[in-house]
Amino acid sequence: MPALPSDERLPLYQRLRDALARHISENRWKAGEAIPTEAVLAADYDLSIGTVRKAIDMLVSERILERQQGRGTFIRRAQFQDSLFRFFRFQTAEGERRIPQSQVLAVDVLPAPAEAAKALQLPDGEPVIHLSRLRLIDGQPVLAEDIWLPKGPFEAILGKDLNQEGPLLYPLYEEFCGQVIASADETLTAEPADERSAGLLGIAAHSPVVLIERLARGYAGQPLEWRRSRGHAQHFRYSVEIR
Amino acid sequence: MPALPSDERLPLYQRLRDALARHISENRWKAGEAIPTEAVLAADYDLSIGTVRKAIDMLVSERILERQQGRGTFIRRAQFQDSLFRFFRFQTAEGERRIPQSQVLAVDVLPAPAEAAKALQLPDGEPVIHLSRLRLIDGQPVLAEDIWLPKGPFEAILGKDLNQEGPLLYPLYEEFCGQVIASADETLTAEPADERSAGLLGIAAHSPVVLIERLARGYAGQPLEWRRSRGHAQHFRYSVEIR
DNA sequence: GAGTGGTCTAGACCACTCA
DNA sequence: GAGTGGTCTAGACCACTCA
Repeated sequence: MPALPSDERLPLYQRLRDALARHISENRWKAGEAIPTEAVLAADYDLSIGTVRKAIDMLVSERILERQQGRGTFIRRAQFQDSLFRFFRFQTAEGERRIPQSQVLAVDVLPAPAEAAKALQLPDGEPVIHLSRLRLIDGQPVLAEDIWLPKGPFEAILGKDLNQEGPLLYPLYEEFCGQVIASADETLTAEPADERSAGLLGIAAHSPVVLIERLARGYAGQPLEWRRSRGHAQHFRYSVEIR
Repeated sequence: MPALPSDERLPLYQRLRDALARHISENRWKAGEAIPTEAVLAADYDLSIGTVRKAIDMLVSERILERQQGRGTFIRRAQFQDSLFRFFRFQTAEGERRIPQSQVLAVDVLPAPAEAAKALQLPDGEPVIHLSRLRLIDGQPVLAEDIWLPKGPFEAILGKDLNQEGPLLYPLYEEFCGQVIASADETLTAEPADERSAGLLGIAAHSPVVLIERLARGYAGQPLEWRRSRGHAQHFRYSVEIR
């Protein structure tokens, strides 16, 4: 019978949740697999079923686990279909939400610029990975992106040819680096296009662009990616639901 | 002992949640007041405490109720402090989130224009209340707003002098009309300013503005307000958290 | 029919609030 | 100290899945 680690003053369901979350993040069970049944967990940890259910409820509401009545409780696969649009709010002028193609222009390692260091909560000048990337719809550029990642956790993507992969980075972060994006803060502003962005987007310099700054975080709230996307204001459309 | 109405095939906690939600929406208990204790509800409805807690859990996660250990469970006050920024994502250029002043320019009743009718799910030409409103910071116009409301539920605001009230409409909807805004969908686009907006905002015609279209809904998801806000792109800043 | 999660009970005891 | 919500137990029975 494994003992629950972690602070004894916390409720048992919280401690069980933490223990299960750690097992999952250490890949004790793989995505798509079932975890042990509620009855087995209750017996193993010497808890009542109700307490086990409460711990699992938490992980389900965090979208880490998924229940299927009669079958079991499963590690949630970072589902392409599901997560696809969760972080994608930029639409075509017609309101369509097609995933734009991705073209990675450059990958380099450099000392973190001040703004990136601040966003990622790194010491100034700490090495970061910088991606320059273009998003296209029907071959037309719609977004020019600069992406900064802390080098340590994301080192594994340096060896990959990102243009051989799908158009979304977050599944790659998970597959290659074991880093899961759980939430993000975005701020939108408008500015005149600088020459580099104008060139990439194929628009006149100084014409208005929308700038989307995104800080993406992991399950523990730690900053994992800082991103700046610029798109032509004319073709800009962004949707959000406020609850 | 009141019987639970609603479909017998639903779980008891779901039916109790629905019954409590109905009481709240019918103002059986007022905002800020405590509902009966869990033990009393369990006795009244002849349920176990666990089932009552599960129903209350649902309403808490819907932000309709609020628990305070040792004190009771309270109807969530549409808290000025809390809700103030919940629907307010437009910031000053400096990222400040001051509530802009409100200046209502016109209130009229007219047949719903096609777009407003569609958004509010009303038959074409149904009478609606239209507000034209300017938002200012330090006396400078920052947003020009057009607001459409279904006439029936909002008739009570027609008699009020809205410029004698606070700068936020949602508390007034609640106070005067008993209509509570629970969620909203927003879509942002950019466009050149038409002459009316340019005049209101004090900017050159055809200079770029950001257009925010908002559909606000009640607890049951029914559309309650459709709003179009235009602001100068240069001073535009919008923040959102994605979960 | 064996095994899974889903609902529900009838409590006990604890932490916190407030007069 | 009385009253509140918070945690936890040890089940029973149900609905669903799957061989």
